[in-house]
Amino acid sequence: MGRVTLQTIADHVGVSRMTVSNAFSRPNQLSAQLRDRILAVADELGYVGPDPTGRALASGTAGSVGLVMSDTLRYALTDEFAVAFLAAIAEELTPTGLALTLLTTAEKDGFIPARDVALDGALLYSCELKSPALDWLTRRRLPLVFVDQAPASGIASVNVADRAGAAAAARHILELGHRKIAIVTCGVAGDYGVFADPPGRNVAHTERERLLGWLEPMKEARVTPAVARLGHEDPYEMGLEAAATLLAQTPRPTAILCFSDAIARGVLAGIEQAGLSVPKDVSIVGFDDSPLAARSRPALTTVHQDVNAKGRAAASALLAAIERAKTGNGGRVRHLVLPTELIVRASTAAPRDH
Amino acid sequence: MGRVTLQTIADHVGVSRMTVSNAFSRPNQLSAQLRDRILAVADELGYVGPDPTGRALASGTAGSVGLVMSDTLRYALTDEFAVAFLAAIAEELTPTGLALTLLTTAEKDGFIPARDVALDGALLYSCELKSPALDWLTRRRLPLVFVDQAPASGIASVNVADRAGAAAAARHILELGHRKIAIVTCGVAGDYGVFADPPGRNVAHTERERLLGWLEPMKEARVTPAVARLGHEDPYEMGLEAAATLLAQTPRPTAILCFSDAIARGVLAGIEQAGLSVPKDVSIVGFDDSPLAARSRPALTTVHQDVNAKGRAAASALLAAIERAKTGNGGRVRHLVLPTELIVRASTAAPRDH
DNA sequence: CATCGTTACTGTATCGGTAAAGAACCTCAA
DNA sequence: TTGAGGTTCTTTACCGATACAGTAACGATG
Repeated sequence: MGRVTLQTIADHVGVSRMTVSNAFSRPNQLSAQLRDRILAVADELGYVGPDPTGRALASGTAGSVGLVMSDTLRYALTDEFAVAFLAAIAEELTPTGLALTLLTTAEKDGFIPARDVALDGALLYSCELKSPALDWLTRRRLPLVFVDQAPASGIASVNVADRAGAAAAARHILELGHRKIAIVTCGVAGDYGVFADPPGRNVAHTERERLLGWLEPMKEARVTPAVARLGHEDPYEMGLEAAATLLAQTPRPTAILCFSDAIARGVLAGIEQAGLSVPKDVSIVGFDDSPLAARSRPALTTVHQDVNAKGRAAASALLAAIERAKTGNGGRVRHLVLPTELIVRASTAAPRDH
Repeated sequence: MGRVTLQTIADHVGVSRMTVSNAFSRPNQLSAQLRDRILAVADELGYVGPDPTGRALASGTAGSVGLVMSDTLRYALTDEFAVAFLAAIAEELTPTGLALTLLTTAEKDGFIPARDVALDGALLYSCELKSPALDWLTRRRLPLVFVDQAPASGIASVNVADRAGAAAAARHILELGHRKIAIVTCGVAGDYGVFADPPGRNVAHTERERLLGWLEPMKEARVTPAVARLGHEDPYEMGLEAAATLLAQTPRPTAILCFSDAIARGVLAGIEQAGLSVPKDVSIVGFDDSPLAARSRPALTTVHQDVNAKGRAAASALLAAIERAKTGNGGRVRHLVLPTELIVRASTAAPRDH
C-alpha cells in the first residue's frame, strides 16, 4: 500500500482533494460535519497531517528560521552568554510556532546547510563578514537580521552600545588612577599575539567597536595600552596565558580590560597564579555581565548588556522582516542599538602607587 | 521579472531543465564545459542553487533533524548540562551537513512544529511520555532516537545507568553511616511536595530509575527516606526551599540525595542559609557531574555521566536510524546504556554522631 | 420572480525540483 | 564493420500540497 496523501483521503470520502486540504488548513471553508467526517477518515487511514515538504513548496513557508552562531556552534554553546542569547530567541519564537534551525558552516558532499535547508528567515549572530554561511543566506535573499555585526543597509540589525560601554570601562580605570593598562581582546580571524599598537582593520564589528571605545579615553589621557589578541577556542585557558604574558612585561600593567567575562575569568586566574592579587595588584574589567561576572571571586567589574533583550529584539526583528517580505509591510528596516552600562564590582580599585 | 528557476537557466543555456539540475546536484552526469557554462549563466541570473523546498519534496530529504528538549526549551537552555548535551549533538552532526532544528511544543494557529516542519528524523531528549511533540513525531513515522526516556521497541534509545548510579550514591551515604536521609527529586508532571513514601507511577523514566536506585540499598538497610519532589523551573530556588523544608523535619536528615547538581547547589545554599555546614552537619550528593559540581564550594560528590558521549551516541544513533529508513540497512535498532560513576568530592562525610 | 450575496465545495494550474529510463553519439576492440 | 559500453543529454512522470478562480445551491431582498 502506498502512502496516504490528501488524494487518498479525498477518494475515500468522495470529495475533492482541495476540500481535504481545507479540512486541515482552513477549517472555516467547509461545513463542520464534512470536516469531521474527513478528519475521521484521515485518522482511520493513519494520515498525520499535510506533508510539510509539500506544504512548504506550495505555500512558500518552511515553518522554521535559521540561526548562525559564530560559525562554530561547538564553541558558541560552551559560552554561557551565547546560550542565554539563544534561549531568549527561542523564547520569543515559541509563541509564533516557528522552529529554530541551528546552522553550521560545515558542508558535506556539496550540501551546505545555509544554502540547502528550507527556511523562512535567519538570524546571524556575531559572524565574520566573509562567512560562507552569511554569504549563502544573503544570496538566497532570505529575511535576515544581523546581531552583533556591522549593520548593512537594507538588513535589520541588533547591536549593543559596545563602544560606549568600553569607553565607560576605560574611563573608570583611568579615573581610578591607572596608567599602565592592558587590553585582552579576541577574534576569530586575523593576527594573534601581543601588540604595541591595537589591531586596525580586519577585526569583526564587535571587537572593533570595543577597541575604539577603550582607546578613545586612553588617547585623551595619553595612555598607550598593550594589546593581547586571542583566538576563540578556550577563553579561560587563553586568558590565563595572556595574563602570564602581559604580567611579564615592564612596566607591568596595573589594569586589564577584557573582551568578555569569560576571558576575564581566565585572566583573573592567571593573575592569581602569578602570585598577585585582584584588585590590589591588578584591576580587571570584563564585558557582557554574564552570570560568570557576579559569581567570580572577586566579583567582576564589567560592562553590562541585556542579553535577554538582545535575543528578543533579534527574534522580533526577524519576524518583522519575514512579515515585510511576505506582505510588503511590517515596518521599516530597523538598526537597533541596545544600551550598555558599567557595573562596578570588586575587581577594580586604585593602583597601589596611587 | 519572475523568479529564477532551473527552467529559466535551462532556457537561457538551451538545454533541458534536468541537465541544469544535474549541473548542481550530480556534476559527473555532464561534461565539465557544459557544467561551467550552466553555472556561469546561473550566477549571472542570480540563481543561488536548487530551491530547498522543491528539492525536499522531490528527493524526500529535508536536510535537518529535529530535537525536542524537555518540552520547555527555555528551561532546558538554562541548564548547563542540557546545553552540553546539545553541543555534543551539534558537534556530531556538523560533519554530516545536517542542520539541527529545535522544536518546541507550542503551537500557533494550528501550526505545530513537531508535525509541520520538514525533518529527516528527530531526537527526543527527556520528554514526557504524553508529550504532544513526541506523539506527532511518532505518528509521522520519522526516524527517532529516545534519550533519557523509557526505551520503546523499534525505536533506538540512549540512556545512562541512572539506577546503578543512584544506588552507588545511596550506598556511599549509607556506608558513611547516615540513617536519616532525604531525597530531592524533580519532574515536570505529577505531585509536588514532601512525601513519606516515594512517588510511584507517573514519573518520567529518568526520575523513576534514579528513585529505584536510591531506594534499593536503603530498603536493604531498612532506612526510609523523606522525599521532596520539585518542579522543573528554577532548580536553585526550588532546591533552596526544599532544603529549608527538609531541615525543619524531625529527625533532621543528615544526608540529602539530589536529582541533579543544579538542585544540589540550591540545597547546599539552603543548608548554609539555615546556619548548617556541608558536609559537617549535612552531606549532599548531586547527579550528572555537570561543571557546577566541581565548581561549587564544597565541591559536590555526585554521580558522573558522560554527557558528551551521550550526545554523540544519540546523534549517531539517529544517523543510523535515518540510514535504516532510507536504505533498509544501517544496523539494527540499538538500546544503549552508558555507564555512570560515583565521584566522591567534598560534600559528603560521616554524620556527626557517628 | 429576477437579483444578489453567502456558503460550501471543485477544477485547474502551479510550486521547484528529482528519479529513472531512454536516446544520441562517440570510442575502441574484435 | 560491427557492436558493446560509456558518456552526455533529454523525456516522462511524478513528489504532496496550496492558490485562486469558478460554480452550484440556497435563502434573502425588493
